Amino acid sequence: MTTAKRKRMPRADRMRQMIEVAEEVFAARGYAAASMDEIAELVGVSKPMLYEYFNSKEGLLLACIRESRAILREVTEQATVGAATAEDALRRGLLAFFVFIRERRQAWSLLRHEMALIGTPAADEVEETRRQQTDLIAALMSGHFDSGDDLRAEAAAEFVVGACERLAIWCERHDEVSPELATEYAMDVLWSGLQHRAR
Amino acid sequence: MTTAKRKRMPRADRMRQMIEVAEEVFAARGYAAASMDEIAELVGVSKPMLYEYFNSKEGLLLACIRESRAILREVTEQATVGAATAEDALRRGLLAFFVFIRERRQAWSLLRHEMALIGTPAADEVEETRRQQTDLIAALMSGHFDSGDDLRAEAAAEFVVGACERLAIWCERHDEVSPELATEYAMDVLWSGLQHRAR
DNA sequence: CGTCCAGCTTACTCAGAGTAGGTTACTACC
DNA sequence: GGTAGTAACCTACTCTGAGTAAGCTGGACG
Repeated sequence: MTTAKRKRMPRADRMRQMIEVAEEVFAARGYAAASMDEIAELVGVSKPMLYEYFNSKEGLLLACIRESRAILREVTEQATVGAATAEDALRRGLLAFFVFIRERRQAWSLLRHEMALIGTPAADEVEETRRQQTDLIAALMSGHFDSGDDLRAEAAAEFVVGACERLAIWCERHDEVSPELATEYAMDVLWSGLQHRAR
Repeated sequence: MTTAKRKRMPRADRMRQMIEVAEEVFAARGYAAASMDEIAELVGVSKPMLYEYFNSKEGLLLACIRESRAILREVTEQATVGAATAEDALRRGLLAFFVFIRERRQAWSLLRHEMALIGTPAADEVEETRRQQTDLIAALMSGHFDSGDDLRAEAAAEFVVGACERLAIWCERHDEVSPELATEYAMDVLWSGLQHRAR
């Protein structure tokens, strides 16, 4: 710990610091087990400050989630620029995602915990951050695919996101599966379909 | 309400009744917002009884989840018996799933809430109930497909389950999407792959 | 007609989310 | 330098809800 005396800090800076600490605690303990008192103490500030800036525990988690989602979105988006073919774009996006979940464990852990907010007032906002992801996929696909109608395109995007998130959770239990292999698995089903493997 | 005086009841019966009530409350309020006091009162019994039989709030939710997962598993398994081709088996299974989530809203809602247990001691057991589902899919697929290796087959099963669950959540926001249409969408991607839609 | 015990209850403890109201250090302007 | 204003901060609570200790009771079975 820094022997530097805890100083006052402008709102924006303090918020960033709080989010940083909260990300660690939520990721380590899980949403339910994390306590606002502990987060406040680690920040070096008293509990009411957290409430001043984030209103509630949910609000704090939501802020963390937004952060992580933004990074994920950025990463996957960047990965697909300059892809020539649809297949290439898909593969690059998938690889970026599977690399993300391996390198940025903490951020990914947080995104898994977003589910803990289902059924709470913050659920709508969580869905909103999630929609950023599906919208990105949908936009990508509409650039490269003839999806039929819009509804079908939306459904396909949800489908892809759900599949990848689940596969990512599975990867956590299988360290031997590299991001490249995971991408391979995903591409195999997504691109070629199951048809070509039917007996 | 029945004017019949609350009587004592054998353990097994009381447990069933508790699970029934808990399912309703968890589905209606969400896991976090549901209170053990309320569930106890609706059952017509005092709170320590719930702890006597289920040990904790998590334990009670887990019991409910097991129940719902068992039904879902049963339904999808039954749907696929007697399917001649791989394509037929897949389609039947998917349809059964999408019908389930529409008809048994409460059970489905519960399964969505299982995510609330991530990061808690019960998380492992939740994963276990989930594995029942992926194992079923994996078994089905290994009967109809040449999956390459076992790891790939497992991955594919996780992939399918994740995709369908996410699509199901999406369907909740789109009443106009019938189970048949959802199945159509899912089959389109899963069976044919995205390749045939690339520009 | 006692005795045993499964099913049940009342009446607590305790942790942790959220809040009311006051205090202090930095800033700006004279 | 002094002092007014305010953003950052704190102490000391309340209150809800999970989980528990310890004892009561009705009916089955000798």
